[in-house]
Amino acid sequence: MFVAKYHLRYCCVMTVEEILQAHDLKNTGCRKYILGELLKKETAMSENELKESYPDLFDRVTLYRTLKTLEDRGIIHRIVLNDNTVKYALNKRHNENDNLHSHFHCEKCDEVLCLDGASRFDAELPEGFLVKDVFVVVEGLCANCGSLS
Amino acid sequence: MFVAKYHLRYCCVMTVEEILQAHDLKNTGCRKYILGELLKKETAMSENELKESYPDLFDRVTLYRTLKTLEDRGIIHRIVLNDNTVKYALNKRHNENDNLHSHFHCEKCDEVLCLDGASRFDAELPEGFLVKDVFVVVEGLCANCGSLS
DNA sequence: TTTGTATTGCATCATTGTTGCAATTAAATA
DNA sequence: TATTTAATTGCAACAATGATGCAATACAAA
Repeated sequence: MFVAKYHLRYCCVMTVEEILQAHDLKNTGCRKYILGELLKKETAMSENELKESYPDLFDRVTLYRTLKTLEDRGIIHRIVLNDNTVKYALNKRHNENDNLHSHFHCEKCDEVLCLDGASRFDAELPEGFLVKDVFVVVEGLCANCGSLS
Repeated sequence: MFVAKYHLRYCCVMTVEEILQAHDLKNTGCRKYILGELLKKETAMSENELKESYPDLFDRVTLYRTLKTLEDRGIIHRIVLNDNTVKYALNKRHNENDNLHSHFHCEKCDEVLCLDGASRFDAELPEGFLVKDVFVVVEGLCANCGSLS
């Protein structure tokens, strides 16, 4: 089943505290909260989605800076969608050497799934062009939303 | 050569005025300016790049609304890069039925090229998922910037 | 318990997306 | 060519987001 295929290793083997410790990060409230939410939801979340449950738990800037720290340390990654919004998701451990970052975005429920490892991209680039990273956003309907329409 | 491969059909056969007329749009200053710049540069441009030559020629809102109109009419398209910035490029005429929108972004000179028609994406999506569009941004160095380093 | 450093909240500013409204302009008609 | 009407534009204004400085606070090591 799909969830099993893409679920996060963190989810199975590490607690929030262990993740932070493994990356030499202090055990602070905002970090614990963000990682806890991401582990719980198992899909990518926007800053607003992170605020939903407890709107005033943390300052906007703290959330912003904490997300940046977690990204810099390689714990989460930013996903920029085609409508210009941004979501964050926990990094998976496989595919560390893969430069293809591929996500599915449901245009109806707005959910985002990581497709890394299940996708492939090829391009005929002009002579001398050097590829560093490839970012893909697949837009469409997820199984749930597609069957409802 | 690369440019020949991807150059725009508009560029060869139509003037700015003809493009507007073909889409039932009035011949206004801002529209003529934007299309003129895009035809001249032959690559994608951001709102700021469009303002560079004549910073106060048009109001920010006019530029914004005009870009939207041109996009709605299918004359140009938005390209959302991974750093959250947006560029606009003239639509090509081939690939009308293709849902793969693929661009190269040079991280050094910031130039963006359309790769449509020269790229391919495949993903193993879970059962029941419906793909509508695929947006790809390839990040790297263009031939010019790569050879300079 | 104390202490030094990292984190947080608050103030603040820049940029970008967006809308309403009144003035202006394009282009169709008389 | 002058008139008319609808579309376009500029301005004011607001929201959302990205970003930084600084002082207060919290973490975790000693």
